Amino acid sequence: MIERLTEEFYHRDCLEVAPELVGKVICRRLPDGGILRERIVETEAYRGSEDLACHASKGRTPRTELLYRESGVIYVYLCYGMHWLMNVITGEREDPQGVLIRAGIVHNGPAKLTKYLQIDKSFNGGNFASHPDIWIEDDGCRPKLRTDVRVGIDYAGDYWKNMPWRWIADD
DNA sequence: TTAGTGATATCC
DNA sequence: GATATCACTAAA
Repeated sequence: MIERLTEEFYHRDCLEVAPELVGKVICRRLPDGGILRERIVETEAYRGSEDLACHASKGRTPRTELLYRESGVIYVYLCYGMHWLMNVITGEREDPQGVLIRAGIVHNGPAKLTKYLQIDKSFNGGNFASHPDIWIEDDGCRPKLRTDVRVGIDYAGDYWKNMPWRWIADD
C-alpha cells in the first residue's frame, strides 16, 4: 500500500518525524510530466529556537519565518551561494522546528538531491501534504537505522553540536 | 585542502 | 551601501 504522507505525519516532534522519514520515497513531478522518485536515506532534525544549529535560534526573520509555520511546509534555502537545501516543517505552528532531507539512496548529499529533483526556491513555502508537484510516499519500507551527530554546524557549540539528531539508513 | 557562489543578516 | 557568514560540492 503506497500512500502520500499527510499533514498528520508531519504534525509531530521533529525527533519523531526525522527517523520515520528515512526509507520514505520523495516524489517529484516535472513540468514535462515525468515523475522522479528517490528513497530518503538520511535526515537531520533541527529543533526549536534553543537549538543553536537551527536557523530560528538567531531570531525570527523573513527567512526563518517559515520554520514557525504549520507542519508539512517546505522550507528551501540557498547555502554557500549555489546549493538548495530542502527541509520539511514539523510540530506545532509557532514552534520553529523541521527536518532536513539530507540524502537519497542514489544522490547522496542534500544539494545533490535537490539538484536531481530540480528543487529551487519556487518550492519555498509550499506544503508536502498538498503540493501538486512534490510529495512523499510511504511504500512500507522500514530500514534499519543508526544515528550520528549532525554535520556542518561547528558554530552551534559543543552541546547542540553533539546531539545525535542525524538518522541514516544502515542497510 | 581549497575555490566557488549569492542570499541573508548585521553592521555602518 | 558594505561586509561577514553559511545545514555544500567538486576538483585536486
